[in-house]
Amino acid sequence: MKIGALAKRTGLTAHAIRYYERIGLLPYADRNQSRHRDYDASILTWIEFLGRLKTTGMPIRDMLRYAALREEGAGTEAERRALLERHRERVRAQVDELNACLLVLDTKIDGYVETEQRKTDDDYTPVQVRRKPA
Amino acid sequence: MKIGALAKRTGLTAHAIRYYERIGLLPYADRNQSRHRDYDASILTWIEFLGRLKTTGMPIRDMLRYAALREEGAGTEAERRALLERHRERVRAQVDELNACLLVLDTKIDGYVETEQRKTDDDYTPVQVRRKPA
DNA sequence: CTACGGGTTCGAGCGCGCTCTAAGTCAAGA
DNA sequence: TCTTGACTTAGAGCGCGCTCGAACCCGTAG
Repeated sequence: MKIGALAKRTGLTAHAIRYYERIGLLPYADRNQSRHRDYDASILTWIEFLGRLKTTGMPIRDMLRYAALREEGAGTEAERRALLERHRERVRAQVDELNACLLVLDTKIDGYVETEQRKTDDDYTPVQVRRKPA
Repeated sequence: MKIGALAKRTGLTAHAIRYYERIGLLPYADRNQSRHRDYDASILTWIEFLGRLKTTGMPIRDMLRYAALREEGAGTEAERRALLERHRERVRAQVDELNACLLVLDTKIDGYVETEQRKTDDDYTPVQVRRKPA
């Protein structure tokens, strides 16, 4: 699989894929006779996982640490696990924070809904004075 | 309240507060005789709300749009509401995506836990062969 | 009087994560 | 044979959201 095909399958640009290889996030890819990168399908799993880390806000420097441990292979599992567990905690906190923000947004939006209802009342039922004034 | 005090209360730097005013995210603040900004406590509510928008990933240019509508005052409520509703949808989607990522993280971490357990078994019970081999 | 700890403006600089350009190589199809 | 289009490398550039430095202005305490 060449870089263009991989780009299509992952949603990354070919430029981004080369950049990731350059900084060490992706392993150095095999080249064919024309010096073009030739990827094995197994890279897809790794790129997908990197995407998860990115989605959850992990900075590239931390992904690099994880990638380096992965390259090192056996013996680094405990550290990889610890890294992911710390990250998981941050993501959980992030989700909690977002949910709190959603409540605030709901309240704010409800406020505007009420404003519009008052306006609608003014426009369409201006003669109708307060209910039960007596 | 001067800028330093406001900075302390909001967690922003004084530099950031000035920057926000410059770009129009904060209204132009009153100055005292020494040309120093003098804030009313009411600004805190607005800054806090901006913080929510930021936390939820709204880009500054969208906050600027919202801030501009707010400055315009009455008559812009429907658009402000629509803006926040669109944003709320994006945030909900974001939360869903993060939760999906959390599941993947859990799986990955479980994998490492099992790896470590196998290793522990090797280290401490190497003589003990499979249970019930007979 | 002077030193200090605020504040002011203006504009440059920075860290992140790509993104794009330039100049060249290569393989396949018309 | 020539063109097309996808690839190569090296390195410059960019958009975002601040962050910081320079040079200067105040007011108050010692």
